[in-house]
Amino acid sequence: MALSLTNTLTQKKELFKPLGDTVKIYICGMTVQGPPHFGHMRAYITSDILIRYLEFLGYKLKVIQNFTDIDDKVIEKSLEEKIDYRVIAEKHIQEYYEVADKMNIRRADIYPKATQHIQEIIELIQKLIDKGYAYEAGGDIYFAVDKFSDYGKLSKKKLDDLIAGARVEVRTQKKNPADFALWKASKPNEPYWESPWGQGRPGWAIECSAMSMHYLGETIDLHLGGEDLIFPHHENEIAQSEAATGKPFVRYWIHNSMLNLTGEKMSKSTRHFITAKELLDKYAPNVLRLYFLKSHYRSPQEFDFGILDSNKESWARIEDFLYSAEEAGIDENSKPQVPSSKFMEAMDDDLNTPKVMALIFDAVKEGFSAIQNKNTNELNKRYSEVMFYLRALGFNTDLQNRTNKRILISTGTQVSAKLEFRDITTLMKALELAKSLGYNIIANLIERGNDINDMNLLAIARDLAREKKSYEISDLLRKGLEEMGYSLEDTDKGTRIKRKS
RNA sequence: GGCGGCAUAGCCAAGUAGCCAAGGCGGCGGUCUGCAAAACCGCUAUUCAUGGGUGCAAGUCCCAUUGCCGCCUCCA
Repeated sequence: MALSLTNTLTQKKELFKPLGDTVKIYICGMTVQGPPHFGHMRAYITSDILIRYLEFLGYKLKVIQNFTDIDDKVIEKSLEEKIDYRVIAEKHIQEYYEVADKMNIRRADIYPKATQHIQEIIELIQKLIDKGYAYEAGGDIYFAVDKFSDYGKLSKKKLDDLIAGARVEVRTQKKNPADFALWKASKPNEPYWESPWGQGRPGWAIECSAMSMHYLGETIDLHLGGEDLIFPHHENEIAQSEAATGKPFVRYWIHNSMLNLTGEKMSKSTRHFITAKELLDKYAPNVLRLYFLKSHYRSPQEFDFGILDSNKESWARIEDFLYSAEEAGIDENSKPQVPSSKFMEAMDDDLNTPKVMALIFDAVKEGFSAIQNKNTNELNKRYSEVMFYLRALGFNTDLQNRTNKRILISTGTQVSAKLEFRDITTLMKALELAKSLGYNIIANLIERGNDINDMNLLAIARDLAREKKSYEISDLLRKGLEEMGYSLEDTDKGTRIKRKS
C-alpha cells in the first residue's frame, strides 16, 4: 500500500508520487480581510494532517502558506474603518498564528505575503502579455481565457457555460466577459504600486502563482485549499501559470469540503461565521481537532454546538484512559512496537482519519479492559498505541493541554488546586453538620479549606467523613465541590478530583 | 439555467461489490460502589432516500425520481 489522494484534476484517488526528493507543497492561505473563522481551521487542520503523514512516511517537505494581504476586500475594509490596509492585514495575520498555534497546526516553512512579491507578480504578468495571453485595457491587465485551451479543466467548466451563466461581471473593457484581472489600476485613495501599466495592484490569484513559482518552482507536487477556491481562484492560477511556463503547475490538487453553519457555508463576506478564537474560548483545541477528524475531509460538515459537545465527551473518554493508564503505572521505558500497519492502511486511503479515530477508540477500550484485568503488558501496549495515533494526528497529549485536571489526593501526586468559582452555601451546610455532630477535625478541615481556598483539604474532609460513615456530610461536600466545577470519584487509590473546563 | 457533490440507526459518522453494515455521542439492562462517578459486560440499523436495472453476489456499479448542498460573484 501507498498513499492515495483524491486529485480534483482527475476526480479520482491517485497514488501519490512526488516529483523530486523534496515534496513541494503550497497551501492556499487566508485573504486577511477578517479574523480566521472555524471553516478556515478545517482547511488548515486538513493540510496539517497531510503534512504530518507525509513526514511520517519519511518525505522531506517544503511547505509554503501565503497570506493575501492586498485585495478588494482588504481595501474596502481599510477605507471603511479608515485604517491603513497593512494594519488590518497584520492584525489578522497575528490572529491566524495565535489560533493555529493553539490548534497545534504545524507552521509552514515560509509564510509569504502578496505585497512582498509585487516584483515577481509584475514579471509574471509581463511574461503573459509578451506571450499574448494577457492584454491591457484602461490600466487593467486581463487574462484572455480563450487563448488558454485548457481553461476549465480543474472545475470542469466550459467557457460557453460560464458566459451563458451571465453572472460574470460585465466590464466593458474586457474582451471576453470570462476574462479575469491580473492587475487592477488603482483608484484615488487606494494603495498602489508602480508598474509598466501605471499605478495599480495585483488581481486576485496572480499572487499565488507568483509566490508558488518563486519559492517552489514551476511545477509543484501538492496545492491545497478549500473547495470553494476551485473556481475561479485555482482555475485562474492554472491558466496564468501554465500559460506562462508551458509546464504543469500542480500535480495534485487537494481540496477540503466546506464547513456549514446552519446549512449555509461559513463565509467572511456574508458575516455568517464563528471565529476560531471564540470557539477556542469554549472548547479545548483537542476537542475541536477531534471534531474535524471524525469526518472525512472531503465530506461537507455541519457546524453545531450539540455535535461539538458530544465530541467533548468523546475526547473526555480518551483523556480518562490516558490518566487511568498513567495512574495504573505505565512502563515508560518499554518501547513497544508501534502498530503502524492499520494506521497506514487507513491514512493511505485518502487520509481516512475517521477510521483512525475508530482505531483509537478500539485501543482505548482494550486498554481499559487491561486496567481492569491488571494486565500490565497489554496496558503498556494499548497506551503506547493510543499515544502513537494521537500524536500522528496532531493531538497535543501534554498534561497541561488536557481538559480535565485530575488530582489524586492520597497518592502524593496532587497538584495544588484552587477553587475558582465559589458558592459556599453547600459547604457551610456541611460545616454546620460536622460541628453539630462533634466532628471537629472534619469541621476544621472544611473551614481551613474554605479559608485558604484549597479544595484538597475539602476532599480530605470528605474522605474522613466517609470513614466515619457520615455520608450526609460527605455527600454535601461532594455536592459543594461539584457546584464549583469539580467532580470526585472514589477509587482504590484514593479520591480522584477532576476539573471540567 | 450550467457544472460538481451528497442522501447509512435518536444524533454524528466510516464503509465504494462477497464472512455478523466500523467507531463516537446518547439511551436501556447488568457488574462494581455507602450512594455516586468512572470503567467493564450485554443490548440499541433483517438494513443503507425511493423506484427500476446489470451481476452468482450491490449500501457499494448503471438509469430514473425525490430531497439537500457547493460552485458559476469575494471566500478555506
